[in-house]
Amino acid sequence: MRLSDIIAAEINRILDESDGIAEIQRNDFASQIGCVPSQINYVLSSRFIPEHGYMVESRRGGGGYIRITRVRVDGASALMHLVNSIGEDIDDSTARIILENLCNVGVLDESKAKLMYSAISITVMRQIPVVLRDNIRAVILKQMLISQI
Amino acid sequence: MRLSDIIAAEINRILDESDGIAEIQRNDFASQIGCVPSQINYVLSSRFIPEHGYMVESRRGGGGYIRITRVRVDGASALMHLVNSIGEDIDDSTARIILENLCNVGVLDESKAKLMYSAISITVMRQIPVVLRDNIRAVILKQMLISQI
DNA sequence: ATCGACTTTGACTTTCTTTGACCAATGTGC
DNA sequence: GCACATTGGTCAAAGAAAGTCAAAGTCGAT
Repeated sequence: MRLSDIIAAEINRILDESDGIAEIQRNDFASQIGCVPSQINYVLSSRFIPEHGYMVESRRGGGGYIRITRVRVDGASALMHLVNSIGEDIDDSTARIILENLCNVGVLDESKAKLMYSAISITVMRQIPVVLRDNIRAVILKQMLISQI
Repeated sequence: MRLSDIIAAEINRILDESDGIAEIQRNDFASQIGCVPSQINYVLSSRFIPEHGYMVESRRGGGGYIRITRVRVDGASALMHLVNSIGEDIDDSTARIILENLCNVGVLDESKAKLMYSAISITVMRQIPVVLRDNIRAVILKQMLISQI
Protein backbone atom coordinates (compact mmCIF):
# COMPACT_ATOMS: atom_id res chain seq x y z
CA MET A 1 0.00 0.00 0.00
CA ARG A 2 1.24 3.44 -0.86
CA LEU A 3 2.13 5.97 1.78
CA SER A 4 -0.34 8.42 0.37
CA ASP A 5 -3.09 5.82 0.57
CA ILE A 6 -2.25 5.15 4.19
CA ILE A 7 -2.38 8.83 4.98
CA ALA A 8 -5.68 9.26 3.17
CA ALA A 9 -7.13 6.26 4.95
CA GLU A 10 -6.05 7.58 8.30
CA ILE A 11 -7.59 10.98 7.65
CA ASN A 12 -10.80 9.33 6.59
CA ARG A 13 -10.80 7.23 9.72
CA ILE A 14 -10.56 10.37 11.82
CA LEU A 15 -13.31 11.97 9.77
CA ASP A 16 -15.53 8.96 10.38
CA GLU A 17 -14.87 9.08 14.08
CA SER A 18 -15.18 12.82 14.46
CA ASP A 19 -18.35 13.74 12.72
CA GLY A 20 -16.72 14.81 9.49
CA ILE A 21 -14.13 17.14 10.94
CA ALA A 22 -10.50 16.12 11.27
CA GLU A 23 -8.07 18.49 12.89
CA ILE A 24 -4.46 17.43 12.76
CA GLN A 25 -1.08 18.87 13.48
CA ARG A 26 1.01 18.30 10.45
CA ASN A 27 4.30 17.37 12.11
CA ASP A 28 2.77 15.10 14.72
CA PHE A 29 0.59 13.41 12.19
CA ALA A 30 3.47 12.90 9.82
CA SER A 31 5.74 11.37 12.41
CA GLN A 32 2.91 9.23 13.68
CA ILE A 33 2.53 7.82 10.20
CA GLY A 34 6.21 7.89 9.44
CA CYS A 35 6.54 10.24 6.54
CA VAL A 36 7.91 13.69 5.89
CA PRO A 37 5.51 16.50 6.77
CA SER A 38 5.19 17.79 3.26
CA GLN A 39 3.76 14.47 2.22
CA ILE A 40 0.63 15.45 4.09
CA ASN A 41 0.26 18.46 1.84
CA TYR A 42 0.60 16.30 -1.21
CA VAL A 43 -2.15 13.99 -0.07
CA LEU A 44 -4.43 16.85 0.86
CA SER A 45 -4.02 18.61 -2.43
CA SER A 46 -4.37 15.53 -4.55
CA ARG A 47 -7.19 13.74 -2.74
CA PHE A 48 -9.08 15.99 -0.36
CA ILE A 49 -10.48 18.23 -3.03
CA PRO A 50 -13.85 19.90 -3.54
CA GLU A 51 -14.88 17.36 -6.15
CA HIS A 52 -14.73 14.74 -3.46
CA GLY A 53 -16.57 16.86 -0.96
CA TYR A 54 -13.76 18.14 1.22
CA MET A 55 -12.72 21.50 2.54
CA VAL A 56 -9.26 22.19 3.93
CA GLU A 57 -8.23 25.06 6.18
CA SER A 58 -5.01 25.63 8.05
CA ARG A 59 -3.12 27.98 10.29
CA ARG A 60 0.59 28.33 10.78
CA GLY A 61 2.54 29.31 13.86
CA GLY A 62 2.26 28.14 17.42
CA GLY A 63 -0.84 26.07 17.93
CA GLY A 64 -1.21 25.71 14.19
CA TYR A 65 -3.33 23.00 12.64
CA ILE A 66 -4.80 21.61 9.47
CA ARG A 67 -8.54 21.06 9.49
CA ILE A 68 -10.19 18.81 6.94
CA THR A 69 -13.96 18.91 6.70
CA ARG A 70 -16.00 16.36 4.82
CA VAL A 71 -19.24 17.77 3.57
CA ARG A 72 -20.59 14.88 1.57
CA VAL A 73 -24.01 14.27 3.04
CA ASP A 74 -25.05 11.62 0.59
CA GLY A 75 -23.67 10.57 -2.74
CA ALA A 76 -26.80 11.68 -4.51
CA SER A 77 -26.65 15.28 -3.43
CA ALA A 78 -27.54 17.45 -6.41
CA LEU A 79 -24.94 19.98 -5.49
CA MET A 80 -22.22 17.32 -5.39
CA HIS A 81 -23.16 16.20 -8.86
CA LEU A 82 -23.08 19.72 -10.06
CA VAL A 83 -19.64 20.31 -8.60
CA ASN A 84 -18.35 17.19 -10.29
CA SER A 85 -19.86 18.19 -13.58
CA ILE A 86 -17.95 21.46 -13.63
CA GLY A 87 -14.55 20.07 -14.49
CA GLU A 88 -11.20 21.81 -14.58
CA ASP A 89 -12.27 25.00 -16.26
CA ILE A 90 -15.40 27.06 -16.60
CA ASP A 91 -16.10 30.26 -18.47
CA ASP A 92 -17.95 33.24 -17.15
CA SER A 93 -21.23 32.71 -18.93
CA THR A 94 -21.51 29.07 -17.96
CA ALA A 95 -20.82 29.99 -14.36
CA ARG A 96 -23.45 32.66 -14.49
CA ILE A 97 -26.00 30.25 -15.90
CA ILE A 98 -25.26 27.72 -13.18
CA LEU A 99 -25.80 30.30 -10.47
CA GLU A 100 -29.01 31.52 -12.10
CA ASN A 101 -30.31 27.99 -12.26
CA LEU A 102 -29.48 27.29 -8.64
CA CYS A 103 -31.35 30.42 -7.77
CA ASN A 104 -34.38 29.50 -9.85
CA VAL A 105 -34.51 26.06 -8.35
CA GLY A 106 -34.33 27.52 -4.88
CA VAL A 107 -31.06 25.91 -3.86
CA LEU A 108 -29.49 29.34 -3.44
CA ASP A 109 -31.11 32.56 -2.36
CA GLU A 110 -30.44 35.62 -4.43
CA SER A 111 -28.11 37.15 -1.90
CA LYS A 112 -25.79 34.17 -1.89
CA ALA A 113 -25.94 33.84 -5.65
CA LYS A 114 -24.84 37.46 -5.92
CA LEU A 115 -22.10 36.84 -3.42
CA MET A 116 -20.83 33.90 -5.42
CA TYR A 117 -20.99 35.70 -8.67
CA SER A 118 -19.09 38.63 -7.24
CA ALA A 119 -16.28 36.29 -6.20
CA ILE A 120 -15.73 35.29 -9.81
CA SER A 121 -16.65 38.60 -11.38
CA ILE A 122 -14.62 40.26 -14.06
CA THR A 123 -13.21 42.66 -11.47
CA VAL A 124 -11.58 39.70 -9.80
CA MET A 125 -10.65 37.81 -12.93
CA ARG A 126 -8.94 40.80 -14.46
CA GLN A 127 -6.21 40.41 -11.83
CA ILE A 128 -5.55 36.82 -12.77
CA PRO A 129 -3.33 35.81 -15.70
CA VAL A 130 -5.59 35.00 -18.64
CA VAL A 131 -4.39 31.43 -18.98
CA LEU A 132 -5.42 30.71 -15.41
CA ARG A 133 -8.79 32.41 -15.39
CA ASP A 134 -11.14 29.63 -16.40
CA ASN A 135 -9.36 27.29 -14.05
CA ILE A 136 -9.39 29.61 -11.05
CA ARG A 137 -13.02 30.46 -11.72
CA ALA A 138 -13.85 26.77 -11.60
CA VAL A 139 -11.92 26.15 -8.40
CA ILE A 140 -13.51 29.10 -6.61
CA LEU A 141 -16.99 28.19 -7.75
CA LYS A 142 -16.65 24.56 -6.77
CA GLN A 143 -15.26 25.41 -3.37
CA MET A 144 -18.04 27.89 -2.69
CA LEU A 145 -20.71 25.42 -3.70
CA ILE A 146 -19.22 22.73 -1.48
CA SER A 147 -19.24 25.12 1.45
CA GLN A 148 -23.00 25.35 1.19
CA ILE A 149 -23.83 21.69 1.44
CA MET B 1 -6.26 26.01 22.13
CA ARG B 2 -3.93 28.92 21.71
CA LEU B 3 -3.42 31.51 24.39
CA SER B 4 -4.32 34.25 21.97
CA ASP B 5 -7.60 32.58 21.07
CA ILE B 6 -8.45 32.17 24.73
CA ILE B 7 -7.77 35.83 25.33
CA ALA B 8 -9.83 36.92 22.34
CA ALA B 9 -12.68 34.67 23.38
CA GLU B 10 -12.63 36.04 26.89
CA ILE B 11 -12.70 39.62 25.66
CA ASN B 12 -15.59 38.81 23.38
CA ARG B 13 -17.42 37.17 26.26
CA ILE B 14 -17.07 40.32 28.32
CA LEU B 15 -18.17 42.43 25.37
CA ASP B 16 -21.26 40.30 24.92
CA GLU B 17 -22.10 40.45 28.59
CA SER B 18 -21.40 44.11 29.08
CA ASP B 19 -23.23 45.78 26.26
CA GLY B 20 -20.23 46.11 24.01
CA ILE B 21 -17.78 47.61 26.48
CA ALA B 22 -15.01 45.62 28.10
CA GLU B 23 -12.79 47.32 30.62
CA ILE B 24 -9.86 45.31 31.89
CA GLN B 25 -6.70 45.82 33.85
CA ARG B 26 -3.89 44.44 31.83
CA ASN B 27 -1.86 42.80 34.57
CA ASP B 28 -4.82 41.31 36.38
CA PHE B 29 -6.34 40.04 33.19
CA ALA B 30 -3.05 38.52 32.09
CA SER B 31 -2.43 36.71 35.33
CA GLN B 32 -6.03 35.57 35.44
CA ILE B 33 -5.52 33.96 32.05
CA GLY B 34 -1.95 32.96 32.75
CA CYS B 35 0.10 34.83 30.23
CA VAL B 36 2.55 37.69 30.13
CA PRO B 37 0.91 41.11 30.03
CA SER B 38 2.25 42.02 26.62
CA GLN B 39 0.36 39.09 25.18
CA ILE B 40 -2.80 41.11 25.71
CA ASN B 41 -1.43 43.82 23.47
CA TYR B 42 -0.65 41.29 20.82
CA VAL B 43 -4.21 40.04 20.80
CA LEU B 44 -5.65 43.53 20.79
CA SER B 45 -3.51 44.67 17.92
CA SER B 46 -4.03 41.59 15.83
CA ARG B 47 -7.76 41.15 16.35
CA PHE B 48 -9.53 44.15 17.81
CA ILE B 49 -8.61 46.68 15.23
CA PRO B 50 -10.52 49.88 14.49
CA GLU B 51 -11.36 49.05 10.90
CA HIS B 52 -13.22 46.01 12.14
CA GLY B 53 -15.47 47.95 14.44
CA TYR B 54 -13.56 48.06 17.69
CA MET B 55 -12.13 50.92 19.68
CA VAL B 56 -9.33 50.44 22.15
CA GLU B 57 -8.47 53.10 24.71
CA SER B 58 -6.17 52.87 27.66
CA ARG B 59 -4.68 54.72 30.56
CA ARG B 60 -1.50 54.04 32.46
CA GLY B 61 -0.67 54.66 36.10
CA GLY B 62 -2.65 53.87 39.20
CA GLY B 63 -6.16 52.81 38.33
CA GLY B 64 -5.10 52.32 34.76
CA TYR B 65 -7.22 50.27 32.38
CA ILE B 66 -7.73 49.08 28.84
CA ARG B 67 -11.18 49.66 27.43
CA ILE B 68 -12.34 47.80 24.35
CA THR B 69 -15.54 49.03 22.78
CA ARG B 70 -17.46 47.24 20.08
CA VAL B 71 -18.89 49.90 17.85
CA ARG B 72 -22.29 49.07 16.54
CA VAL B 73 -23.08 50.58 13.22
CA ASP B 74 -25.43 49.51 10.50
CA GLY B 75 -24.19 46.76 8.25
CA ALA B 76 -23.92 48.78 5.09
CA SER B 77 -21.65 51.49 6.40
CA ALA B 78 -19.62 48.99 8.39
CA LEU B 79 -19.00 47.08 5.18
CA MET B 80 -18.17 50.22 3.25
CA HIS B 81 -15.61 51.24 5.83
CA LEU B 82 -14.15 47.82 5.91
CA VAL B 83 -13.82 47.55 2.15
CA ASN B 84 -12.11 50.91 2.03
CA SER B 85 -9.70 49.91 4.74
CA ILE B 86 -8.61 46.71 3.06
CA GLY B 87 -6.19 48.02 0.49
CA GLU B 88 -4.42 46.17 -2.29
CA ASP B 89 -3.34 43.07 -0.41
CA ILE B 90 -4.56 41.01 2.48
CA ASP B 91 -3.14 37.90 4.09
CA ASP B 92 -5.08 34.84 5.09
CA SER B 93 -5.20 35.44 8.82
CA THR B 94 -6.35 39.03 8.54
CA ALA B 95 -9.09 37.93 6.16
CA ARG B 96 -10.18 35.25 8.58
CA ILE B 97 -10.25 37.70 11.46
CA ILE B 98 -12.33 40.13 9.42
CA LEU B 99 -14.91 37.47 8.68
CA GLU B 100 -14.97 36.33 12.29
CA ASN B 101 -15.47 39.87 13.46
CA LEU B 102 -18.27 40.54 10.98
CA CYS B 103 -19.99 37.50 12.44
CA ASN B 104 -19.44 38.66 16.00
CA VAL B 105 -20.86 42.06 15.20
CA GLY B 106 -23.82 40.48 13.43
CA VAL B 107 -23.22 41.95 10.00
CA LEU B 108 -22.75 38.52 8.42
CA ASP B 109 -24.40 35.24 9.27
CA GLU B 110 -22.21 32.22 9.68
CA SER B 111 -23.27 30.62 6.44
CA LYS B 112 -22.19 33.59 4.37
CA ALA B 113 -18.97 33.94 6.31
CA LYS B 114 -18.16 30.34 5.54
CA LEU B 115 -19.03 30.87 1.93
CA MET B 116 -16.71 33.84 1.75
CA TYR B 117 -13.92 32.06 3.52
CA SER B 118 -14.19 29.13 1.18
CA ALA B 119 -13.76 31.42 -1.81
CA ILE B 120 -10.35 32.46 -0.51
CA SER B 121 -9.39 29.15 1.04
CA ILE B 122 -6.03 27.49 0.64
CA THR B 123 -7.54 25.11 -1.87
CA VAL B 124 -8.25 28.05 -4.13
CA MET B 125 -5.12 30.02 -3.37
CA ARG B 126 -2.86 27.07 -4.04
CA GLN B 127 -3.72 27.44 -7.70
CA ILE B 128 -2.51 31.01 -7.79
CA PRO B 129 1.17 32.01 -7.95
CA VAL B 130 2.41 32.93 -4.47
CA VAL B 131 3.29 36.50 -5.39
CA LEU B 132 -0.26 37.20 -6.52
CA ARG B 133 -2.11 35.58 -3.66
CA ASP B 134 -2.47 38.43 -1.20
CA ASN B 135 -3.63 40.67 -3.99
CA ILE B 136 -6.16 38.25 -5.44
CA ARG B 137 -7.43 37.46 -1.97
CA ALA B 138 -8.03 41.14 -1.34
CA VAL B 139 -9.84 41.64 -4.62
CA ILE B 140 -12.10 38.64 -4.09
CA LEU B 141 -12.88 39.54 -0.50
CA LYS B 142 -13.65 43.16 -1.25
CA GLN B 143 -15.84 42.23 -4.15
CA MET B 144 -17.79 39.76 -2.04
CA LEU B 145 -18.24 42.27 0.77
CA ILE B 146 -19.44 44.91 -1.67
CA SER B 147 -22.00 42.48 -3.03
CA GLN B 148 -23.61 42.38 0.39
CA ILE B 149 -24.20 46.09 0.75
C1' DA C 1 13.02 0.53 -23.11
C1' DT C 2 11.07 4.71 -22.20
C1' DC C 3 7.62 8.04 -21.47
C1' DG C 4 4.65 10.20 -18.46
C1' DA C 5 1.93 10.47 -14.48
C1' DC C 6 2.00 9.98 -9.81
C1' DT C 7 4.84 9.77 -5.26
C1' DT C 8 8.28 10.65 -2.03
C1' DT C 9 11.72 13.47 0.08
C1' DG C 10 14.06 17.31 2.11
C1' DA C 11 16.04 21.88 2.08
C1' DC C 12 14.37 26.23 2.47
C1' DT C 13 10.60 29.84 3.38
C1' DT C 14 6.85 32.15 5.54
C1' DT C 15 3.66 33.04 9.05
C1' DC C 16 1.92 33.36 13.62
C1' DT C 17 2.65 33.20 18.69
C1' DT C 18 4.95 33.75 23.02
C1' DT C 19 8.12 35.85 26.07
C1' DG C 20 10.80 39.25 28.41
C1' DA C 21 13.64 43.26 28.89
C1' DC C 22 13.20 47.92 28.74
C1' DC C 23 10.33 52.33 28.09
C1' DA C 24 6.54 55.83 29.00
C1' DA C 25 2.76 57.71 31.32
C1' DT C 26 0.00 58.55 35.31
C1' DG C 27 -1.17 58.87 40.14
C1' DT C 28 0.17 59.69 45.25
C1' DG C 29 2.25 61.22 49.35
C1' DC C 30 5.43 64.29 51.10
C1' DG D 1 7.27 70.08 42.75
C1' DC D 2 9.72 65.59 43.48
C1' DA D 3 10.37 60.79 44.33
C1' DC D 4 8.34 56.66 43.82
C1' DA D 5 4.85 53.32 43.01
C1' DT D 6 1.66 51.71 39.63
C1' DT D 7 0.19 50.87 35.41
C1' DG D 8 0.24 50.08 30.39
C1' DG D 9 3.29 50.10 25.69
C1' DT D 10 6.97 48.62 22.43
C1' DC D 11 9.91 45.84 20.12
C1' DA D 12 12.84 42.33 18.89
C1' DA D 13 14.26 37.60 19.58
C1' DA D 14 13.05 32.89 20.09
C1' DG D 15 9.79 29.29 19.28
C1' DA D 16 6.27 26.69 16.89
C1' DA D 17 3.88 25.40 13.14
C1' DA D 18 2.66 24.96 8.27
C1' DG D 19 3.83 25.91 3.06
C1' DT D 20 6.62 25.67 -1.23
C1' DC D 21 9.18 23.76 -4.81
C1' DA D 22 11.93 21.07 -7.40
C1' DA D 23 14.69 16.96 -7.68
C1' DA D 24 14.59 12.12 -7.48
C1' DG D 25 12.11 7.79 -7.38
C1' DT D 26 8.38 4.40 -8.88
C1' DC D 27 5.49 2.05 -11.86
C1' DG D 28 2.40 0.97 -15.40
C1' DA D 29 1.29 1.49 -20.33
C1' DT D 30 2.91 1.69 -24.94
